[in-house]
This record gives sequence, C-alpha cells and structure tokens, in this order.
Amino acid sequence: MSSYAALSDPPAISVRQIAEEQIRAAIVAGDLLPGQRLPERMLGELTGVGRTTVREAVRQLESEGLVTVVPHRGPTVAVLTEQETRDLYELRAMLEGQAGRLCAQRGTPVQAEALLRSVDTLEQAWLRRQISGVMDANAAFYAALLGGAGNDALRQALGTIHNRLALFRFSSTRWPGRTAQSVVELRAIAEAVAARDAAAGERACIHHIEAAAELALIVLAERARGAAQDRRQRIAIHQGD
Amino acid sequence: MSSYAALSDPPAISVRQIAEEQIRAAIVAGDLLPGQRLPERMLGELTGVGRTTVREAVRQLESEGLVTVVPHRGPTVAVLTEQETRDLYELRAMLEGQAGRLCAQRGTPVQAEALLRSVDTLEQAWLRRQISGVMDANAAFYAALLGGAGNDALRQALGTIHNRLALFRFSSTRWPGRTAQSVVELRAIAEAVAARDAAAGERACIHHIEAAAELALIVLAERARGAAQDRRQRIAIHQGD
DNA sequence: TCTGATGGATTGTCTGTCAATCTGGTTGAC
DNA sequence: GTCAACCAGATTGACAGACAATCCATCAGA
Repeated sequence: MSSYAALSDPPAISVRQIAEEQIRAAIVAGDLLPGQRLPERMLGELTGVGRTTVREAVRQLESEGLVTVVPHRGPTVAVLTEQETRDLYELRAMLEGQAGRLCAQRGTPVQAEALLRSVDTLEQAWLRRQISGVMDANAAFYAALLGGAGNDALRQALGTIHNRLALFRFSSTRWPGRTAQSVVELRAIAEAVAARDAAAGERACIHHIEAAAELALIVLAERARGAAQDRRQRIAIHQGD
Repeated sequence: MSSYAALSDPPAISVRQIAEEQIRAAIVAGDLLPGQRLPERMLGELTGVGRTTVREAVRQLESEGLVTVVPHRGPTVAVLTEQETRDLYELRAMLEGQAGRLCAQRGTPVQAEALLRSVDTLEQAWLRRQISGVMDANAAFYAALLGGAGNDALRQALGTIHNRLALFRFSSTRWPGRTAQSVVELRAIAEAVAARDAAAGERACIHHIEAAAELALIVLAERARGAAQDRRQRIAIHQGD
C-alpha cells in the first residue's frame, strides 16, 4: 500500500511551490491588484515561509511576467501597459490560431467531442449565471484544444500568456452580450475542429481572441480613467488636509 | 556630468544578474553540457556568489527551460528529448513565421534594408569561415526581423526558444552545404519583407525553420547514438574493473 | 543476484546579519 | 509659501551558518 502511495505521491511538493502557487493564485484571482507592492516580509507572513524562500518564488513569478521587481524597491504585481496588452493579445491570437489549426489536423474524434461538449457546458453554466461553471468549462475547452494540438511547448507558452492576461478574464462576463457572442465563437472553433478544417479552426481562434482583445482594451482604458480619477481625488483629499 | 551618469547608469546591475547571465552563457555556449549536474556549491564558486543567490539565479534559468531541477537532486543542464525538440522547433516555426509576416506588414524600409544587409554580412563571414562573424550576423538578422515585427512579447518568447535550442546552433556550420542553403533561405525572407509580401515572408520563415529542424533532429539522433555508445563503453570499462 | 542497511553529499528551508538603497517627511533657506 | 537638502525608518540585496530531509553509491549479507 505505502509503496503505491510512494509511487504517486513523490511529487514531493516543496514549501516553495506552495507559496509560489498561492501568490500566483492570488494575483490571477485579482486578490492582489496590479501595481500593489508585495514586500517580502508580507509575502512571508501571507504564505508562512521564510524570506529566502519567498524570494525564490518571486523570481519565478517575475519570469512569468506576473510580478515586476525593481531593484531596491521590491516586488509589485505587474501592471500591463496598453502596448503590452496589445502585444500579448496579438501573440495569443497567433498561438491559439496555431493551436486551432493543429487541433483540427491532429485531434482525435474524442478530443473534438470533448471540445464540443465543453462549449455546451459553458453555455449551460452561463445561462444559469454560474460563473465558476463558466470558468471550469473554459479551462476544459483549452485543455481539449491544446491536448488536440499535441505540442507541449505551445501549451506552456499559452499557459503563461493566459496567466498574464488573467486580469481580463472576468471582463467578458460583465459585458452585456459578450459571453453569448463568445459562446458562438467557441462553438465555431469546436465545429471547425470536428470537421477537421484546419484553416477554419485557425481563423475561428484568431477571431475569438481578436474580439476578446478589443474588449480588454476597452476595459483597460476604463480602468486607466478610473485610476486617474482616483489619483486626482486622492490628491484633492490630500490637499484638503 | 555625474547626474547624467546617474540617469543612465542606474541599471544597478545586481550580483545575481551577473551570475545568472554567466551560467546562461556557459550553457548556451556549450561549456556546460546537457545532463551535467550543477551543484549549488559549484555554481557558487564558479560565479563567486553565495548559495542563496545561486538558487535564485537557477530558478530563473529553470523557468527559461535551460536547467532542470529535480527535488533533492539539484539542478542539471536541461536535456531535450526528441519530442521536446520537435515541439520547440514547431513552435519556433509558428512564431518566426508570424514574425516574418508582421515584419513584412509593418517593417520600415530601413529595417528591411538592415535585414538584407545582415544576410550579405552573414554570407561574407561564412565565405571566410569566420564563425563568430556568422553568429553576429545571425543575431543582427533576428534583431531586425523582430524589430520590424514590433511585438515585444513575441520577441521575448522567441528569445527563450532560441536559447533552449542553442544546442543546435552550431549544427548548421558543420553540415556540408547547409549554411549555403541557409543563406538562400534567409535571403528569401529578407526579400519577401523588402517586397512587403506578408504571405511570402511567413512561408519563407517557416521553411527556414523546418529545414533547421530537420537537421537538428538528425544531429540529435547522432548524439543519442553517441551517448548510448559512451554508456556502453563506460559500463564495459566499469565491468572490466 | 538480489536485498537491505549505511554514510557521505546535497538540497530545502530558516534565521540572523549588514551594507546599500529607497521613501516620506522634516528642516531650513530663500 | 516654495523648494532643496537632508535625515531616519523601512526594505531590499547578499551572505554565512545551521539543521533536517533526502538521495545515492556502496557494501555486507542472504
């Protein structure tokens, strides 16, 4: 018995990985806001590990683009400029386009089926306004798409891009009509894959991401306006003291 | 004066970055061989920094895919399996294809000119068998291509892929006729960009990488055979003791 | 030949230290 | 009242040392 456990357990999860995952999750989930400072001591208390270990975790997150570390100022949650956002969405469109193409070419019927089903699930969850269900279905969709594409390097690259763009993950669910449209786009991808139409799969993926990018840039502009307003107010209050 | 220096100097290069760059360079240059173990203490002596700092640097290199860290065994120079090599070259072909397309679409005439010139320089260097000149020209080529593509996220992504595939960087210069052929391919890219023919630029880039991948997989297979032979010999010697 | 124990080497993590640097607020001159 | 210089506290960058956990090659014994 114990030997079986030893065979599946050995992941040998390290304290550092836990801390890292915890911080990553907090950023991706939006608990830690872009621009927010993350003093090492604070992260240590938050995750219950020492400063040495925190620093290692932070370095990892830095190279994923989730945190920015400026010398002698310490880590902050990364802030995306408009240009970076554009670049990332453009890159994402390229990669997902290729994923769609490869999945249509190489995907098994089982994977195509999984793709279609995940779209159905997403739609149902959305109709019931179960946000978590929507997100799960979305994850399932990408798992199937990238599984079908059969390229691990591509999967990894897209994974970090998704994390960096996690800021905008909720944008669609709050924009009237966008999710419904999104479902249509995703279904187009799944159907292209099921039909083994590589060109259509690529086009559909690109189209989907371009639509998402458009919305994200609007949201970004709004946040920037909001932030600027906050700044003005804060200055006003400050001067009022 | 000093204030001007303070404005441009502040890069404030850290000891960690130096160590990191040193290790990265050693791996990319092939001074440290794939599979070789890299005990923290050894890296510390090599780079002249403490273990804490080494570990941070290693984490960064790990997330770039240059080193692999197995728990309680420490870092080793990453070894590429055949599948990983295939995946990476496939991804690289996608990304460089897109770079070629974007560069043809957006590149300025100046950048197109730089592209063409770097091909000429490369050819000249090759005819004189100046390997370092070839590598410099190659770097210039990619700088121009990615500059023209105007997407920083793309540039970064391709940068790490190039590093991971650095193992095969010298393959072409040792394969009779390959470099000459490579020059032809690169010129095709540059000319497509100069002609602002996006589709041709994409095709030419993909073709170039597919040719490089083919060669790399041959080299990889040979190395694997060589390694297997080494292993056999080592075992034989060992048994002979 | 296989099994199991053993000891050295290495990693994972923490704590504490110290200099370098940043930051926000205070002081003082104009 | 404004602005520059300055100062003290906070934080980071980097190190050394310590200790348990783990790995691994080796060797004794069945």
